[in-house]
Formats: sequence, structure tokens, C-alpha cells
Amino acid sequence: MALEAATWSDHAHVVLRRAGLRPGRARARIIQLLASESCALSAVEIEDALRSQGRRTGRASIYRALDQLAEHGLVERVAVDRDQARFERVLPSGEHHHHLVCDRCGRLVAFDDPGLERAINRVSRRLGVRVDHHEVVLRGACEDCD
Amino acid sequence: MALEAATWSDHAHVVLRRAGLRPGRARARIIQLLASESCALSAVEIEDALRSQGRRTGRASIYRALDQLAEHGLVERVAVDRDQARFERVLPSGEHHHHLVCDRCGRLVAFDDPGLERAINRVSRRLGVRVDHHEVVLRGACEDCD
DNA sequence: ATACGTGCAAAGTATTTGCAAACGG
DNA sequence: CCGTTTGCAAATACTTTGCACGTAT
Repeated sequence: MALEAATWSDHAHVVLRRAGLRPGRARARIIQLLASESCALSAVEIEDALRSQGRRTGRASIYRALDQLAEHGLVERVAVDRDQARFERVLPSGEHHHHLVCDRCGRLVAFDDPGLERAINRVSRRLGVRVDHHEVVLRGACEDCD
Repeated sequence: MALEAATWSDHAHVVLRRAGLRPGRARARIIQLLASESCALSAVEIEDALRSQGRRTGRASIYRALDQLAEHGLVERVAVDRDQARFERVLPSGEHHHHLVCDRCGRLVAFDDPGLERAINRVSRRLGVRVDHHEVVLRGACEDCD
């Protein structure tokens, strides 16, 4: 229990430290920001959010940190936008959600569904492949726009 | 039956014509190519494939044609690559597949699964949203690499 | 004849890379 | 101290746009 109570940010710092990566200003800020945000942010949104906190941070450092986090399974790269990547934290508990993108207003709606997860597990077993990660994107009209 | 026997390319030409778009060289070549390819191609792969047939075609025209096809539901834009979009024909029958991307060799494996489709239908109903389109991407190791 | 499609080249945008300076162990 | 991270600027890669020309109706 004590271990599970660790926050995602602590977890992220520990994992990266163990991987031999050194802590730094930019990465710490990004981890802190992502920890507070449960849904997907783009690199530019992260840059803007940090700037509006008075913490100007190099774009390149943001991309580098996100790459490291993604490589270590700490953030998930979600492909909901056509032109840019979005990132969201991956909780150690394994719980996660998927996204509905509204074609009208562009809103991103998060949802989770155990039945969907089970269906995906069944598919991976049937295909006989090892699936490390999966992503489901629905496109349509959100409640407000329909 | 006679109607269903129409090929995807014929269908595509008809739909675009009805939308008031005029037929042209570039688009015809792209439709012909996509008709023969069942899995997702990138714009650059299309350009290269056409060039190797001796049919040099402007990159811009390729993107424009793909946009038109996508807008009319004739091709699907699949987001399996990090940096580029891929396109594949959408058969009038409505049957479609999803993709497994091998993280080792980069191979793209297509699969379909009725149980997964049912699970997605259930989710859309539960969420009370209209889902026009959905995409599932699995990432892991393909049979050869595992 | 006239408007739309095409192709080239230039512009635009997200992301990556090179390198000097700041920083952590 | 020494190697890593950072931040800026330049480079890259995919995609879009502007415009002159060809083509369908």
C-alpha cells in the first residue's frame, strides 16, 4: 500500500533516475505539469503552460523529456490530432482511458470501458502477438454538438 | 447484387463526380493505386509507387486527392506512424480492419475482429455520442519478432 | 469559354539536431 | 571535474498554399 501511494511524479523521477538519466530543471517542470493534468497535452501546450507560470522552457527540452518519458512508459503518446502529438501520464496502476474527438468542436473527451479492454485482450491472444500498448480513438460528435 | 459488385474505384469515381468534383489525371492514378492496395500507404509511398510506374505525379495533387477521398469517406486516414499519415481505401461494404504496429521491425499487420467492433459499438451507445469512425492501434511485437 | 484540376516551387508547422553554457553527482 | 541536461538556433520532414497552365464540361 505504501508503495502504491507514491505519486506519478515521484514514480517518474525514480524510474528515470534508475535508467541513469539525470534530473534537470526542464524535465522536472514537465513532470510536475503532466502530473496535474489527466488528459493529453501537446508539446506546444506544455510550453505555453510553463511560460504562463513564468517558467520559460526550451521547446527542444520539452520534446526530449517527453521522448524519455514515453520510452520508459511513463507517458503515452496519443495520436488524436492530425498534425501534432499529444502526451498524457501513464499511471502505475495501469488504469487508462481512450478518447473521443469531436469533429465539430474539436473537443477531446476521455472515457474508459472495461468491456473494450477485454475485447482488446482477447484479440491480442487470438493473434498470438505480444501487445505492449493499445490506443482507441473514436471520431464523431460529442454530446454538446450532436 | 449488381450494385455491390461495383469495384471500389468505380464507387470512388462516382461519389466524387456526384460531389461536383471533376475527374483528373492525378486523382485517377491515385484511386487506381489505392484500389490495388489493401493496406495503408503514406503520401510519399504513393508518390514513389506512381513514379516507379512511370507516372510522375505532383505531391500536392496527391495530398489534395487524398483529402477529397477522406472527406467523402472513401479512404481512411490511419495514424499508425508518428510522423506521417497513412491512407487506405474504405470498402463500400463497411468491412474494415485495424492495425498492429511492430515496435521492433516496424511492420504493419492488419487484423479484424467482430468482438472488438461490438465492444466499440457498445461503448458509443453507452457514451451517448454519435461515432462516425473509430481506429484501434496495437503496438507490440509481431509474430516474427516475438 | 470558363471554371476546376494539376504541378511546380515556395511557405508553413511540428519536431529533431548541433553545439555552447549551465548543472548534477 | 566530467558527463548530462538545457536552450537557442538552424535544420529536417511532412504537408499546405500560390500561381500559371492544362483539361473537362
